Amino acid sequence: MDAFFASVEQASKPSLRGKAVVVGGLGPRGVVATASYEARVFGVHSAMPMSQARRLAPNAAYLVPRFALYRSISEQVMELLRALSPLVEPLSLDEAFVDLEAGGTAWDERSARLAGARLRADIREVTGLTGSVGLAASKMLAKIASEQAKPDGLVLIEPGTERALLGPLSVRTLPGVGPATGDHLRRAGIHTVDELAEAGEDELVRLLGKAHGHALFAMALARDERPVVAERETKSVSVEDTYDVDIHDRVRVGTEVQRLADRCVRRLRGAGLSGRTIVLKVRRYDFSTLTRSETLRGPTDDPAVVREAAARLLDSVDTTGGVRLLGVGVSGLADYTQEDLFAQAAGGREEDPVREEPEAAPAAEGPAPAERRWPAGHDVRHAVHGHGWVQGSGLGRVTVRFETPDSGPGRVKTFRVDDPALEPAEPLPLVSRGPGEGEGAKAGGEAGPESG
DNA sequence: TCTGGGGTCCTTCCGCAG
DNA sequence: TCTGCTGCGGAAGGACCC
Repeated sequence: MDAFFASVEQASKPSLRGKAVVVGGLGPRGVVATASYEARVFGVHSAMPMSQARRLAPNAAYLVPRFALYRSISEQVMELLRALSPLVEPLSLDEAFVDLEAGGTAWDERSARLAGARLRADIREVTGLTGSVGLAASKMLAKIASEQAKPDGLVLIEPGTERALLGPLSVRTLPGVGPATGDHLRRAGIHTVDELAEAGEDELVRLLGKAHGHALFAMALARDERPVVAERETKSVSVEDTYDVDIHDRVRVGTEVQRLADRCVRRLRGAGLSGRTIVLKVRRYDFSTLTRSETLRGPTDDPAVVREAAARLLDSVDTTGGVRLLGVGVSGLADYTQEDLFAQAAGGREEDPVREEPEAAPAAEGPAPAERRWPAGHDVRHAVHGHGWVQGSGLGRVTVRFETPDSGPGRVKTFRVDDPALEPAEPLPLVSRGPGEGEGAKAGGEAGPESG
């Protein structure tokens, strides 16, 4: 999908279409998640500190991400992909590999192009958004092709032309070559994919280590045999928070770690998982990051156990000077717990009391109802003016633009933050369904897993 | 100018066991 | 009994991806 988060916001907010839109964290330490193509003209790009983006594009619209909405649209797109082939490997909310061959699409240029074009049209019809398609004989090349296709395009790399196409490109084009590896290679005089291939496998292994060296050499020769894998097991679950200002108070650090441990366990349980290794992550005032981990005798999803382990790990960390980020994670995942095993040995058990209540998070006393929050970009409904979205808030006021995905650009009005006529609302669908067009009951019902 | 959040994979080091 | 080798799990850190 092209500039996915920003495109969704533009589709749902007519007044932002054709305008610079930046989606990301709006706090003092936020970074850009996605910038619309109009914002990229000013030099704004993903992962850039928000403060820098604001300097470059002071007149852009700045919005906080609405992941629930993006997820629902992502699911619509993934559904279209699964109609093409049973082998779909999602990479993120807005990207996936599809094995067309496994879906019965003949591997000739015409059939592939046709499938790609039809998919793009379907995505546009169902979501109202544009997506780009890269067609090639391997995942690496398909990915590169789709990058070249953006925005709103389709690129096919013909078999036999791969090396000629890759040769002159920067090594940074290859997946797995980031800033550090790019620098490393540049210092060795390697700038292009051709130079990478010329360097030879041994030299690359010497420079970058075994795994990376072998992998990169293969990619430089356009060799990539990795299959499309539909089901990927989760290997870890973690939560982390960056604080607007560094925390110096050791007691507060402790309570934050407990809160994170609880949140992590809730996620873990939500996924029906448990884990053996508890990881504490601390980013200090100077951005140095350290992790401490502890492996238990067996997997757990008990909040008390995770809290205690996290607290023990924190004991071994010096936080003088302040911390800017704290995180708690669990890895070594299993879909049973140590307690389950004990219970089995004891011949079954009654309801697990810890499992019943998903831990009401004692420390997490949400914002007092009096001070309601109006995050920029979120939908609202006004008793008189109808549906709109928060354009900004502060000083006891909230500014709302009243428009919907299929209205024209709307009017702006300002209210008191505690105006009883104003309340948060669910996002509206980007594409309104015509009358008679139901939810579209699909034949076949279940999506059958198994048969790996 | 000051760097998010949620992941994956790799490397290195260390201690332990055979 | 001592030493070396090897493999493995755990811990820590780093690079990368979206």
